[in-house]
Amino acid sequence: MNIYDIAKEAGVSISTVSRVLNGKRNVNAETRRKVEAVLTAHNYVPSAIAQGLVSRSMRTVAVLMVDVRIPNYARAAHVVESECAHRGYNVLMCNTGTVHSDSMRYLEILSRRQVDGIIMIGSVYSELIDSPSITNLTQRIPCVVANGKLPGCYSVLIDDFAGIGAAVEHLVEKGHRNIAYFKDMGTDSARRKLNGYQAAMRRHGLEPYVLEGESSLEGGMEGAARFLEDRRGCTAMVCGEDITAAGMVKAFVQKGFRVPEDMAVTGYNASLYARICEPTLTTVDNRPEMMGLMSAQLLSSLMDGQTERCASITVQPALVVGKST
Amino acid sequence: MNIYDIAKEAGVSISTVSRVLNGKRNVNAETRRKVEAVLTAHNYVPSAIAQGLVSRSMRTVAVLMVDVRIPNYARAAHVVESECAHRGYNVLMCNTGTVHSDSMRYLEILSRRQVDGIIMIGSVYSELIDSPSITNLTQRIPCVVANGKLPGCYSVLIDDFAGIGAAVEHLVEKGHRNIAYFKDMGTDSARRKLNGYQAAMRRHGLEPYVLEGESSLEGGMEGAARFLEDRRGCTAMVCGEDITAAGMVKAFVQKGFRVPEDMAVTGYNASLYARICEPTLTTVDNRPEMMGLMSAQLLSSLMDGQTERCASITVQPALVVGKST
DNA sequence: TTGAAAGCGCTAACAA
DNA sequence: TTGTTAGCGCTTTCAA
Repeated sequence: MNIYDIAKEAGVSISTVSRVLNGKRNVNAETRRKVEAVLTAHNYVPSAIAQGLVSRSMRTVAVLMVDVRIPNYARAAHVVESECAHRGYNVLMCNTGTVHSDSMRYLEILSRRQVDGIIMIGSVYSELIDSPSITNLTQRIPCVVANGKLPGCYSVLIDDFAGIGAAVEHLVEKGHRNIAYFKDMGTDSARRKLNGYQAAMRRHGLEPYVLEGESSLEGGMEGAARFLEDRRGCTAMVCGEDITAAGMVKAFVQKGFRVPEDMAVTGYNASLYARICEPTLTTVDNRPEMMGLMSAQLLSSLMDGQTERCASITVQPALVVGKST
Repeated sequence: MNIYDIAKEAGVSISTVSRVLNGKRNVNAETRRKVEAVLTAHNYVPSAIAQGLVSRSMRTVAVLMVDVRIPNYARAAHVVESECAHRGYNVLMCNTGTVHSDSMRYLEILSRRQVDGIIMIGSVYSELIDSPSITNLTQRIPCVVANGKLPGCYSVLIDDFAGIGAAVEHLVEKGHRNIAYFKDMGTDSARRKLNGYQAAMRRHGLEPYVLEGESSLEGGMEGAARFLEDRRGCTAMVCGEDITAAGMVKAFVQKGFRVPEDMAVTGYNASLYARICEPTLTTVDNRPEMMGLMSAQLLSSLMDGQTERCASITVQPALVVGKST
């Protein structure tokens, strides 16, 4: 059932039907009623694709992230979706994984689809190759990178450097001097956190001690085991993720250490993991909701044609004190 | 830059350009090269919207769920997205919340958008009003409900009844006789779990004892406090969610109970929460990935026009034994 | 207030 | 092998 059929049945032209559909005022009340009757009788729904061809927009935004199962991404994506929905946009969920070529493939598809905007959540996207096809994309479609940077894109950044710094400061205030850091694998954001730890330690004239491991519960537990073989007098452990911190706590407790009395631990993300952990983790709220909100708002104004000259916004994380320090 | 411009610049007709774009074989090799040169020179990307108008499909699938931040939904949605992506479909993420009218609004929007299929994940959608507009929708668009039923839709069900039953059986085998159940709020699925508990208790001639509370860590902790005021000799607590079970364990441990020696606890979902919990939870894997996979496969075959006469598939959950029992 | 007609950017049948 | 033409279902001038 399309607009022609409606028009025929109502005995009017398609323009009139279109006017009724779009609530234009220049329609005779009687005509309008007649058309509306036919419309509801057939449960008519206009084709958004056809409308999209005319308006050159399907009112669609894409959210790229490594994996929606990671709570931090889910939290940010959730806000983005709700913000976009309020503005009449639907959101395509793209779980790109960490392989660059897969992200590129997604971007290519989104480019054909003529999405109205793209939000990439996560620092992995900072590492995308600066190819001509990507430049072509970012020139045609407004892009916002959350927690990362990409040439031609606007950014909403989290000050992870300061976030980890706050955790270290908190431990120093509590009297700790030998503070270790557990770095998780690979990303740009993990590197910024490491830098934040090192800078904070340096500020206090303390010796950094860095362990590295997988970003998972097991990674944290395994890291704790390695750490305990040579803890270099450390009384505190700063982790780059709540999940690794939870693993640390679990391993420490299982080996008979008391947390925080024998070993203090901090996490990162202020996730549910931190609250489930016993004792609850002191952690850093990196505010994924705020990040998602600002990304969506920025994208929205870009889609409205505002070429803001503010290339990036920075969100400040906040320390959340739990019982693990 | 559209197909006309390309045609003009290459000195051919738009049909020829279209043929080249779609890799048709009836194009002169020389002509093809000429067109391709123009194509790449302009970094041309065909409009998926225009193609969609012709094919009446934007190759889009929608996933409805209450909230992507709930791990179980995220796990299912992730599989759905990856399955759909493999088949050339993109996935719209719709966080509907628990309010029916909001879900209805989403369905209406998706209907206009002419999505190719809809997957609703969660038993809340069983409670949607059976209005004419919904019937109209499900008649035009293939719909699959995961863990729920809706007239006119195919279903992939989880046997939560058996899942909770398995947890009870496990406790009975361990020698427990007085086993309480913590029911979380509202949904159809929560009711099925409760039924599973009651049936399993009846099977063994045991007296059910049901507490109810909010589906959150705090809900579990608060439930534990209420429970301990009058535990009726119970030595075990079956919970409908890992997160409430984690709250229970936390509260028990904080009050000096040993888990599982003084009080055994089981969860549901086999989530990361269960593994973070100390001791790790005995839980039930309700296999959201399998559910997502089967939903996507079912939807896929429906979209291919196969009107399967198998109206519903049931997935069996599996007990995962941890240290909390 | 209404209708006719020209697009939007593509595909596909039919002719040449 | 190539081009012409008629849609796909809508919006939007421009006339009437």
